[in-house]
Amino acid sequence: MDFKKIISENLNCGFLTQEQAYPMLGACASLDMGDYCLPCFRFAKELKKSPQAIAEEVAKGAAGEYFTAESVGGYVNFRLNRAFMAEKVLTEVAAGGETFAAEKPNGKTVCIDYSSINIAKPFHIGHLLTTAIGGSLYRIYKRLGYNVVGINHLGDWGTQFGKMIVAFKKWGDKKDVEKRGVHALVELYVRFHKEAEQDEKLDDEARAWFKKIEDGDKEATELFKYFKAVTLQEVDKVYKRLGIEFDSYNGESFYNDKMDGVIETLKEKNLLKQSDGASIVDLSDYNMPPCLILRSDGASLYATRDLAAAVYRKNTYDFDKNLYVVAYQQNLHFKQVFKVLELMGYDWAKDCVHVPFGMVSLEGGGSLSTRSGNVVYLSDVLDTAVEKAERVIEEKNPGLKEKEKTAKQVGVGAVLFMALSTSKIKDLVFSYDKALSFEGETAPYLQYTQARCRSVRVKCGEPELNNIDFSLLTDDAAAAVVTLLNRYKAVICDAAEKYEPSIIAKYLIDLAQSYNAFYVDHRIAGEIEDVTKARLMLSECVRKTLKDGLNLLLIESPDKM
RNA sequence: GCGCCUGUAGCUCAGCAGGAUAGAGCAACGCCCUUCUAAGGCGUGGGUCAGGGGUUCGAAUCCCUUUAGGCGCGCCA
Repeated sequence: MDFKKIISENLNCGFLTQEQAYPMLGACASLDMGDYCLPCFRFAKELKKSPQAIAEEVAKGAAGEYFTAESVGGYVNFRLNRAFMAEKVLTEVAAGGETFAAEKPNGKTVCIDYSSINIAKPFHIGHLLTTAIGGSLYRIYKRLGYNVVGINHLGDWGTQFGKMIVAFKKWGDKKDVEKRGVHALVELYVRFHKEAEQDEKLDDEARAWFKKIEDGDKEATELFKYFKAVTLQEVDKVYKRLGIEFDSYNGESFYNDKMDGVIETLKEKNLLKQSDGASIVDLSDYNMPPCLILRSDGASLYATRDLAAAVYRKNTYDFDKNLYVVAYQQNLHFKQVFKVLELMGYDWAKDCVHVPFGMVSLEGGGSLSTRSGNVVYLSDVLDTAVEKAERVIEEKNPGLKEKEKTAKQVGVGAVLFMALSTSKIKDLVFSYDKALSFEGETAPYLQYTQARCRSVRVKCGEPELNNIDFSLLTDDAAAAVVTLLNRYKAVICDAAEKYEPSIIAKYLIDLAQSYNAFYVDHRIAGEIEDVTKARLMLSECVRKTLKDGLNLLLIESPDKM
């Protein structure tokens, strides 16, 4: 409900139109000053009056059925009728949720490139951020009515697959790979590098096998596909646990035959230049280093592939927005690629957005590296979190039904929330302590609050929530909750605009805190019927919002825990 | 060297399209369960918003500068 609109329409102020006043209205610093405020300082010069005098004038003129105005030290503070506010907001929330998308049926398409794991390597915590942020944005945009295309741009090309084939043929055991999946593959890969240090011929063999993959040799292609299938099978398990989905797994290998078109266009537009034997696009006019398109041996590069992929996505999905959820190390790369697309004459280059996020490192320091063994596997983290959840349930609620399911929801939720609750640009030092924390600003806290709301309602016999007396929800604690509930929609839009799921996470914490404060000193069950119903109404709206918001963060909400 | 990002309480972070006394969580200490889930709530302590200039009625927020850290800068992705 847009209360600012109601206020700005009823200002009756000579020097301020509705349109001017509307954006100037802000939330009061604290609810005991009022709900919205209008600072009058900037009019002082023009009107040659003190801000205080102006504020008084505005306050006097403002007249609305549902609010009062008061001038305080240069501000006009507007106080809405709380029963009115509660009625509008709660009715909207109770009815809403699902009508969300219907209100904004934009039919626009957004492509999101995220997770983008490497074949033959296990899913480790280095992949957690892109996967969680991308997966969350996927849900957020869906919620806002977009068509969303989730793309897992697989790292399934490169000389390492030649190495894999050599290693597999020399030392591999199919049964072992069947059994241990990617981990067996990684061991082979690590062994290859160790042995290659002694024996240079191995690298030659690897190159030869990669050439065979490129040439479509049957044995090579089959092995390559096998490695891919083994990896995907295992990674899919992690995606399922996290509630992540994709609409396309077109990775690097998919674009092998789609780069010639890009090179043609670059030539046509006269953008390609030779430099030290390589083909580049000179970007010095834009204060950037050149973008490498072809190596001196004629092979394509990372940028070439990304150009081809962008063109393919535009042609295939006709996106309105094309997102790349990739760590900030690649800031320059994407800047270059988008600039080249623009130079190629694609006006949709402006719709391509790099969504960067911070680096993940381990407490002991050192960069994450599969080859050196300095890794923490995500499946281990999830397992540990679920185990801890099981222990906590056993301790706090041993009679709980569906213990196993609940433990999964709580444990996985905690890990996801850890990844999604701080601004994505900040670096993250992974620690089990943080990932396994269930108290304070965590997913279990939000889930607990949601379950609490649910539980109270069940306790009260789940009465129909109609004919609510909203004047029973006008104390400070209730009003604080109502005010927050009213912000939910704006929060989601803000999160989408800034590609920042943490905005939702932060909001849900505020909402839960505010509700819990209300809950502890407002009894719900066993009061007179009208009071119970009114408080249940508030409770139910909080529950619904928490559940919805958690869902946007990929987190499930158990009814009991 | 050049470019981008970050610096707010002991720790992890909100707040940054300027607005009223800078907020949470964790950690510490002290309270609150014979009454709706204590994975909770209440309270106490803790800050020169990295330093310095500037713009403004007003700056954690905008501009300049210094500083500390991270990342990137041609044939890897």
